[in-house]
Amino acid sequence: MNMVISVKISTKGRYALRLMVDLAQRKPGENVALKEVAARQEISLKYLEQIITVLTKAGYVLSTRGSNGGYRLAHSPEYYTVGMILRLTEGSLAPVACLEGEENTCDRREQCATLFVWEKLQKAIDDVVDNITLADIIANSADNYVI
Amino acid sequence: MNMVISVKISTKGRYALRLMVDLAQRKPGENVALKEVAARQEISLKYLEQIITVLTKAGYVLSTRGSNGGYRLAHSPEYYTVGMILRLTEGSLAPVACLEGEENTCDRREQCATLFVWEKLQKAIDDVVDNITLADIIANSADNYVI
DNA sequence: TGTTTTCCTACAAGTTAAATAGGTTATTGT
DNA sequence: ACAATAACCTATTTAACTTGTAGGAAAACA
Repeated sequence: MNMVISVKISTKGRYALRLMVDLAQRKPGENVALKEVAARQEISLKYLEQIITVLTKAGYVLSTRGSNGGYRLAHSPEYYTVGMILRLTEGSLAPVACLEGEENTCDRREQCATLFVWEKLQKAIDDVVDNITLADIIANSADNYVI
Repeated sequence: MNMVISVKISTKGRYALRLMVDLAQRKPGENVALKEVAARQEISLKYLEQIITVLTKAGYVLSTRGSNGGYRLAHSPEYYTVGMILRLTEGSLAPVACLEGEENTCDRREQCATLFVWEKLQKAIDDVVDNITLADIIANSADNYVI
């Protein structure tokens, strides 16, 4: 049967991660036109533009306009965790709203028997995404290229 | 701004869990009218009816019609894991579609550098939800009742 | 000046979440 | 018998969100 819990990562987050990995695989400081990334990753250019806007505004990538322009990472691949990228593009990674912030704590919090389940879940999720960097992803994918 | 939660458990799954915990806190074999659960948990009765239908059809709860009727657990609280309940009510979606089953493996699978991230995430989530039972939840919430 | 590329804003089809609504059938107490 | 109760069944709704498309403006370079 092999059923799975519905923990959906949207295309926005997934594409953002693939985009960042793509940039990380280039020479440091080299400008990469989004058009190229779109072609390589088979993602719509216009959609990628929207996604990278967020990454640019957060200072994760640097941009250069005009011909020979493009994007490049602001830091080395070791710097970026999956969590940083997903939180930025997906929003909070909390499994339930009441874990998201002070403003979302519900009235039932004290009586809520299930709260500790969500807390455990959140810790497990954070533990994964905060301990994988772009460098890890690249290293791992390199292992898969069997000659 | 109210940004979207990406790794999110829907109300359906959350309510199902609260419903099951509520039933588990009753005397074994005692019929509990859904109306009571709805009042206690402050959830719409009509919405709960839809949710418990799934649990009933799966054989997780037993139902009795008519006055003095209601619902009761088919097994003891130790039997039910959070994973069982969430998978049933949330559906069978993986963090990403390509992990869902044979039929969804995408063309890019071999080149997909990010796949192992989603695999790790899935394992971490499964590890949490498959190792907490209704009995654990009840035991834990009992600890919180400070006199 | 023309080309390239980032940047900005709007819109839209499709899907899903989260209920609401209104009834039917079975069982039990009176 | 009959009213009350509670499960059961099916349809509809509303709003939000996803997943893009679309069209152009501004900047840089050759």
